[in-house]
Amino acid sequence: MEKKDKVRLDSVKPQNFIKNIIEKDLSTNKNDSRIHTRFPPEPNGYLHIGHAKSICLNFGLASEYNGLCNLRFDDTNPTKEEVEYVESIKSDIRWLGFNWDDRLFYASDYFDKFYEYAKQLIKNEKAYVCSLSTEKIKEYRGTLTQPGKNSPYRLRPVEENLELFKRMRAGKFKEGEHVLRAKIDMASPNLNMRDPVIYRIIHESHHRTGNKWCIYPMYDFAHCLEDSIERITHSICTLEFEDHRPLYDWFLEQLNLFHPQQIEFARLNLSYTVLSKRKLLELVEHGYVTGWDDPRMPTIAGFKRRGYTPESIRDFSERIGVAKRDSLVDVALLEHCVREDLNKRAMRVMAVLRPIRLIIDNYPEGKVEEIEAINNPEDISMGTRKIPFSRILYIEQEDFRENPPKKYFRLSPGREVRLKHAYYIKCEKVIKDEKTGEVKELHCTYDPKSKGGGTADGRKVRGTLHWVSAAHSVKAEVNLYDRLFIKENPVECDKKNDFKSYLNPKSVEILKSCRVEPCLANAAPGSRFQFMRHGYFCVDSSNGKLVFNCTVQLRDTWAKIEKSLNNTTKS
RNA sequence: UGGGAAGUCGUCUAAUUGGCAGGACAUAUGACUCUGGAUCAUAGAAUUGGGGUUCGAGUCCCUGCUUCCCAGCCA
Repeated sequence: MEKKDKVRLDSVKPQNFIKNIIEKDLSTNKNDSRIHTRFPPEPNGYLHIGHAKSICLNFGLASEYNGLCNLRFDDTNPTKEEVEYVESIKSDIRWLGFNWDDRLFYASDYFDKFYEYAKQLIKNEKAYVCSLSTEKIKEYRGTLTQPGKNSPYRLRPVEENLELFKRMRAGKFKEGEHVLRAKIDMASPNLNMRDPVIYRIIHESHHRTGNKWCIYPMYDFAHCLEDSIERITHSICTLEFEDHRPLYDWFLEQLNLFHPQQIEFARLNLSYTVLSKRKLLELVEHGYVTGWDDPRMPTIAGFKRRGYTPESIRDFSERIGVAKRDSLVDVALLEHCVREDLNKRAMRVMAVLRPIRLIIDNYPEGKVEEIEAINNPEDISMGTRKIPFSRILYIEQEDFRENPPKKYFRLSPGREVRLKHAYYIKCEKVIKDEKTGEVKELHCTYDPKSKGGGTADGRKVRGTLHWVSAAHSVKAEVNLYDRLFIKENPVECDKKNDFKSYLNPKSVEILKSCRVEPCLANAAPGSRFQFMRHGYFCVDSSNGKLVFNCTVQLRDTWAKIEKSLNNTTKS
């Protein structure tokens, strides 16, 4: 019976098609039951949450099946790649919590080998130097429905190809004069098989090999070789490479090399977000955001600065699963993951974002009490702290309504509420600006017998407000963020409207006159807190000023109630 | 219109490979609460259409429909 239950539990464990492949391979002892994956970014931009999915998948699979995962920079195109990106990618992967030990590789490490393999293809009459122009190559390739035609250079003798290829490498030609092509089938219905270019001339310095090379291998030729050289068993990539798999397999067969299995999965799409390096670069370059690490960016660096934890991103990657169908994941799931994580770990503090003065008329002037507050009700081991309480306080503007709507149980004239951890107060008088009518100040009385937040007579109050003592609180700046795009799928109507036309004009709100508890005065950059009744906030690293970035707001039930209230009164 | 791939609750994803369509998020309702947070409980909600095989089909077969990818000397 016990065994039966266990079997059922195992079968309930979420699976995905890649794990199924791996487990089948393990059961047949393929590759001596070795599991070896790799994460192969091109260092031409910053990593985003889509890469995080791939990183978690590849490193996760390796650790789950006692295998290894390599970090490999696919640096075959010096025109787009930079050391800055290499460094940021390494740091982002480490931040996510993964470790490649000594298995850091570069495609450029293998340039000599690639060159030898290319010569071998030439010798086997499986590759030739083509001297057609870019335009002509395109023309000869044919179209989706029409087959291509053979290049006039296709029958060049081996010796001539070898000589030309050698001179290409020696820098004897200008860019575009010649390319090396695989000799496959110009009539293939798969365009990738119509004699693809495998080497091109680029006279540009490479961030690692300098000026040693002026010919560079194309992705299709290089990638399968990189995988093979590193004895990768499962080469996991995204769906758009499905059409490239026959080519991947072709090179390895022609060269009779160790043959990893390429497996494709659907890349991540997130609602209200764009996840393409090109588009993200556009946002950065045109100043729509402040940089790659702008807290609104879906980059790892952006999430980090926004206050997301690596744990929450890994949890998210696990929960979205892996499949082959195109999907658009609800960003609410990501927000759920970070709330769930931070709920357990973040210290609770009080911060008043939009302050209004509140004076307790019957509280002695000059008196200051130290009020004890629990740091995290979800984790008692986080202890308690003392908060100063005095006659003049700040509370949140939205916590007072002169004419409260139904179901509003915060402060209003004549009503009693609780100040968190402190006393019951009752609103006695509202001071307004004579000209504008704006509420300037609230005068209240407190019940000295309610200290700690309860009374002996057992009377209940519905509202509990957060507060700070005016004289003791610390000034801070707070950045509130909303989604960067107003459209669920900003790339959907790309043809008609540029994705940038869906940018949310109110994606950031900067609040400059916030007041926070004194214990936050020296909060370390990167540290995370829950501002009670608001959300989770992270200290931004900035010069001297105390700045908090909002990671995610708390779920706001009252906002929902109020919204539905408004809707019903309108209709 | 050639080739490749994919269609399961609103969203993402499972289904021991032909045997009770499950989970999470989201939504709604209620309980509880010194955070309108958290927590707990409950509810609604799906196999792309049409045939077929079968005792039995999300799964196999036929046929339609829809979506995505491919014509870089990018990856």
